[in-house]
Amino acid sequence: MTRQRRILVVDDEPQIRRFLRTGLSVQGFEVIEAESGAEALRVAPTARADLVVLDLQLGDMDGLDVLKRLREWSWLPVFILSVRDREADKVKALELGADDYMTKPFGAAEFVARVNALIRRIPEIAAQPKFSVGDLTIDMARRQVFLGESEVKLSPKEYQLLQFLARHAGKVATHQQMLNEVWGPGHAEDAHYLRIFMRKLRNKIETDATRPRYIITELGVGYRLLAPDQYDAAS
Amino acid sequence: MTRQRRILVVDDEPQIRRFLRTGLSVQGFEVIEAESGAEALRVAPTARADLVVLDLQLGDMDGLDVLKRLREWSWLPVFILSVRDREADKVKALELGADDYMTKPFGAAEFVARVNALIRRIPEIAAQPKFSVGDLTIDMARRQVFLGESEVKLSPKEYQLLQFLARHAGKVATHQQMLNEVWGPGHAEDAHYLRIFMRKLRNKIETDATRPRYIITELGVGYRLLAPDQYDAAS
DNA sequence: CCCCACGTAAACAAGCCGTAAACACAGTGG
DNA sequence: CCACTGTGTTTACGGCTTGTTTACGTGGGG
Repeated sequence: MTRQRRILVVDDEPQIRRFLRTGLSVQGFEVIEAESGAEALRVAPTARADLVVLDLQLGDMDGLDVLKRLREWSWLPVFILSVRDREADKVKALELGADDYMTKPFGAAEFVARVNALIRRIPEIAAQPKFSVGDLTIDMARRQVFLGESEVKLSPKEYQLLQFLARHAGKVATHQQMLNEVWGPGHAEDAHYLRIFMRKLRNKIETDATRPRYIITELGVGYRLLAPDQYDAAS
Repeated sequence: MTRQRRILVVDDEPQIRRFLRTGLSVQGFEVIEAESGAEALRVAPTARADLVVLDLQLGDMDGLDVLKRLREWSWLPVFILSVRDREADKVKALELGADDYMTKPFGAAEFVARVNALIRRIPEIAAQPKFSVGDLTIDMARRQVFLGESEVKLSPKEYQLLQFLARHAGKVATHQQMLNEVWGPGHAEDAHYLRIFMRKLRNKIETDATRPRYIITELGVGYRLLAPDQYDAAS
């Protein structure tokens, strides 16, 4: 096997945490725990877990909100547990970015088998709350952007756009994709916004906005935030 | 936008295939079908599907055997359907390499949501988004083309054309096919465009555009991008 | 010898992109 | 209650890349 896999279990009931922990550690997983949504969101960015097991019923907040917040910066696999068996609940969770959904009560064997099936699909890195190219660093957990040591203040839309680019670093982000993600559906025609906000972004993060080194425009298609290897190759 | 996802549905009951097909095609998936284990194993290698939906109960053989045989050469995601709800059955299927397991009867909405959750994970696994012949490399995930180490800048139409050729490498791409794919329907008469853009492509990727080594013209039919073995044989 | 399909070259037109500036709007603090 | 500040939207324009149009050259087969 590769290195040991780490799993973050989020549940407010101690006996369920215990049940999950024993099942998972027998399989050789390292288990870390959080007993509330707030704690989960606090430890997730630094925990470097490979998978999150999330109970929908938490003491302090709705599990779906935790999932939503997590998905703002991480595509870490998420395994949902719930007592609710309605199909609509499952569909909602899956559409929000969950990878599997089990209804309590369930058997430990199936749970572990499903966790293994998910883990198997994750090559190495999926969490990565930080992204870096050259002098540019994006801390997605803290919603902060740095150029070298100094922070760059971005407006909400500017940040959303840059984050989307970072999540697809190296690949081309289509006009459609960005308009859909940042402005929502129904703005497919407003490709014009992109030009204006790309200009603003470049003015803030590029040293010479007329010769961009980070945000490359792919004419007729979209924009590309260079991945580290591409950035190095362009030097 | 990414390309359309293709799903292979394996089930011996026509009404279930129909049920799945309607649910999936509404979501924009392309569905291909197999009604037996043998047929599934026969078409799978060439079908270039992104996901397999496999019923455990087939006319000719056990679904688990199909899964086992498939896993000998492919790590394509597999979604298991079954009437059996025993935990041991689920665990066995998951351990054999299945990615999800649903018990019949089930709702179409949850099924589609789970399929989407699986598909979503694909680009990270992405079997083989790169194509290479000789010094030419096409990185389809990043939408980049290289000649040796240095990148070749292509315009949208140029890239679309080259990508189409690469997807059919070794085989002949017809005039009609290319005009349909790149220029859309209604340009069947404009075979002239092809000559102009092939020239542009050759100028960018061939060392001597008058003696092409990659893009061969098949007189009266179309063009062909050599597959690696053909390229080696021509040296 | 001529015809057909393909290759080549240049000029043209449209679409796309970058840039700037004015405007509307909300939140803040005096 | 009002100026001030930052943000997002709207409008306008010039320049460059791209795709299209047009024209001519080439080479093999009937």
